Amino acid sequence: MRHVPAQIAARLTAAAELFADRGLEDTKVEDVATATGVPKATLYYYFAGKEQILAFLLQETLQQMADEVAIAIESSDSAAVRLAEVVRAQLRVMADQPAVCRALIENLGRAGRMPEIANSVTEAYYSPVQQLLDEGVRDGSLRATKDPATTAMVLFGAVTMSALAYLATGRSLSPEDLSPSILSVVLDGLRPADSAN
Amino acid sequence: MRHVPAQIAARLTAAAELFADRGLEDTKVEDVATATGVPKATLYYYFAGKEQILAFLLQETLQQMADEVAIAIESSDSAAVRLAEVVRAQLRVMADQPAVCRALIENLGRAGRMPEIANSVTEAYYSPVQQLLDEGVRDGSLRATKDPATTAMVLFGAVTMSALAYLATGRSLSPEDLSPSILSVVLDGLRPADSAN
DNA sequence: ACAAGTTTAGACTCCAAGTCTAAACCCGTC
DNA sequence: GACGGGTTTAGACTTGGAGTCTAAACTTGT
Repeated sequence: MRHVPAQIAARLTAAAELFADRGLEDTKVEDVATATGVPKATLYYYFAGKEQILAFLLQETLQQMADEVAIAIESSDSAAVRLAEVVRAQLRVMADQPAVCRALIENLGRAGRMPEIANSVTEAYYSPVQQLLDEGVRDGSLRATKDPATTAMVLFGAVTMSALAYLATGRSLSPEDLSPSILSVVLDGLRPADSAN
Repeated sequence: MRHVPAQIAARLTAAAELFADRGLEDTKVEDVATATGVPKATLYYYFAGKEQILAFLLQETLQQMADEVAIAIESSDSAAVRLAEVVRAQLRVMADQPAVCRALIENLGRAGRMPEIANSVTEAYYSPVQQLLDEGVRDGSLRATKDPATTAMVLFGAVTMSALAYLATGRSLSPEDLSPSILSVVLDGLRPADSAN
């Protein structure tokens, strides 16, 4: 895949909307051409097909997420605090790129079948969380769990699915409102304070 | 869509594998015909297209899940205990129908675009959880959360994504092993016992 | 001016989806 | 045991979108 000039990359955002709204199969390359203003022949000059266009969009956004998450993870706070920051960073990017993130989460199968993308998803969502869970046990800010891999997936699902509920219904996603709701569940749990049950 | 005789419905299981492994678009109707032994013309006699075949499979499994969840929810235990049972029931069905459930979770976008399926997903996963969260607050076995809708989505994501981690990697999913891992996070939270942080 | 890369319209090929036809089959009923 | 309705199936056919190819116009650096 040839290097995509910024001018074209910018216009492709419109394609993400189509992919998110109708899905990849119900979006014709011709539709992408009209929506983005980039002619079909030009699209094929840069991309092998529409799946590659989606891959490009996903990659861009996942890179952005990996970057923001990396910043969040680097602070000198406790792992628990940094975990909260990571979740906020993830939500921020999802709020910033709603269409791309919807296309990702609503097509996890396709994403998983593209090794580059699968990797980037792991880097952006899973690995940082897994690392922080581990550090949290060591610095005492988080408790150990029996199966840390599952715990990390629980976090992944919690973040992506609660965000998706907003993205898919067209409501705007406020990271500042949503992250406390998610974190209060996964950090404090749902059991009431008086634990007599 | 004509009523699908049991004999045909049974053979369609093989189609779920294809849909889960390659995705819908990379599965030709002819492939489904070969895999299931049901000839293409017969498939078109019963279904309007491959999307309808997937819809049928999803509907079957979601119905099964709704049924099992309904049983779990009806006991006279506390809401917290019944919530745990609901999660186990959901995991049990996912373990029982791995291919169909993978096809569902890996194609949430498509599922959401089919109103019948979107409804059934709500019935099988979301509504029972939402109801139990509510009852839990009233019977005191669960604490109230600021945004119950989000809490329910957190649970949805926690269950589906941790299960998907197994389904997508071909490892068999043991509900009895997985459910405690999930529940320990969402019920007890990740904060350590000594809450000095 | 020229070379090398880019952009684009438009014609073209190919493949899979889905339609249609008609023959064979099955099954309950008169 | 023939009839009529639904079922099953092969195979021919139509259609539409994906992706390829060509060649001309354009852009940019030398």
